[in-house]
Amino acid sequence: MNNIIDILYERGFIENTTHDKELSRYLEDENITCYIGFDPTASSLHVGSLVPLMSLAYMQKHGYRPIALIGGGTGLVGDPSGKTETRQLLNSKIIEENICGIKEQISRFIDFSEGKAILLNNADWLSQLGYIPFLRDIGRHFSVNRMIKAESYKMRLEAEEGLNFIEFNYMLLQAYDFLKLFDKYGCRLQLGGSDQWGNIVAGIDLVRRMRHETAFGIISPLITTSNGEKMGKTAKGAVWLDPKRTMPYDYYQYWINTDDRDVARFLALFTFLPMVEIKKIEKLSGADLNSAKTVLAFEATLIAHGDKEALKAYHSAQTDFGPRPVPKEILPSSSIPRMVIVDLKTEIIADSTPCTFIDEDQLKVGIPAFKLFHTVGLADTSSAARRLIAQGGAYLNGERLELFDYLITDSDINNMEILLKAGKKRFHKLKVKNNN
RNA sequence: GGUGGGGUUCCCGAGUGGUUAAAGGGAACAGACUGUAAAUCUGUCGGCGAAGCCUUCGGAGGUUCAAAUCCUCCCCCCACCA
Repeated sequence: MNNIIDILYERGFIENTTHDKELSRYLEDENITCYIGFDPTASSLHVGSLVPLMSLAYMQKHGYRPIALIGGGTGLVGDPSGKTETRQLLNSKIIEENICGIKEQISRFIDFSEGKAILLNNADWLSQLGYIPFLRDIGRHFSVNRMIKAESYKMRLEAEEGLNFIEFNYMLLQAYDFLKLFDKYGCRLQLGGSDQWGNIVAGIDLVRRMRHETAFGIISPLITTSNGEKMGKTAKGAVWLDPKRTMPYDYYQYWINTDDRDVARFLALFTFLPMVEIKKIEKLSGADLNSAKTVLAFEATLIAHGDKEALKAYHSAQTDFGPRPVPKEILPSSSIPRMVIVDLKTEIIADSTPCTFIDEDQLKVGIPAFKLFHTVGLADTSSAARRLIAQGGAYLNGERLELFDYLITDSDINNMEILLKAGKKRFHKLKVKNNN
């Protein structure tokens, strides 16, 4: 089997490492523990955290023991690395809530059963620290001269907003984490995004100074789309891993809208499909890439939300946008269905198109179209709904609406449903509830 | 602590008494073209069931027929000095 380093390089996970040769040698050993930290700055991780999460998953797949470290302590401080603005200071209650959500999501990517991985919270040791002892034991190993030269702080030192003292301390805390994990778990390897370079190196230095031992770091590149945007940014904000925040249907749609130029790269990063197969689709271009996108969307949804949700999202996409069969020879390792499902029953069960239930009585009275588009969430305000309809972007059961106040009634019911569409790709189903 | 410069609609940024729901750009949305891609072109882009009305320019007061624009106090940010 290849060295894990080679695998991570090939898939695009590595931007830089410390001590290349020694690291490579070190990783030939079996019993290696590595860690990544996740700060609970929101109640859910989002697509931006996927790269570290996937790299940790790959480490585990190759027999290493990963530690997922939740930053319950560091989250109270706020990492300024690579940020142009000060983070809002979160209180511990919010942090606690956030931790709950994040733990669950991490376990979708990492298998914590039977001690195969470790989940820790740095609040367990950071919140007990005494200021003076910390300064004396840890703080004295840090040179402010050096710290202010760190790229991660530089941005902030040069930016309008400046850097306040609490944030400046962040690096010491993360370095201390590394030391702690080295002492307790023999963990010598930390992974992270490229913005973490400074923090990781600080930890490595601390281990060397205090324990006279070598520790290593690997950083992943910041993944941007070919459009030059950060990943996971949409009109509605971040694409979350929490299905309550971003429905699996939307998650799937996010991936299927991947830019042509990004498909192969994203398959390598965000799925577990073998590279040999991914290399083959690199040759595809134009519309032929679409089936590869379908697989990408399916696999990404599968990892984050499970096979049931992935299938549902896949089927919904077929019913909403039309069938898009994936040929056998495209990424054969994927478990995506290769046949178009025609079974109506399956379709109904499998549908996860956004939907709302509505009373039949309400429809008997009728609802003006713009109002309905607004309440259903296809337009933010009713003015926006009017605009949408006026511009010809609203569809009722596939037909373009001409009048903003067209009265939608029970005569528009089709198969106990009414299908609304805003623009080319935002669907919403009204399912009719019969009160009798 | 001192001095100077700032806080404008999602973001950047113009605007220093009325013609300003507020230039310009970006983002976003819709249409055309397409492959649920990209690029391009066109249109929209505070809210409200039309005219019209209501809310908005860091916050609170005030002057005025009229304020984002003038005055007072407060909050926050930045730069330089200490």
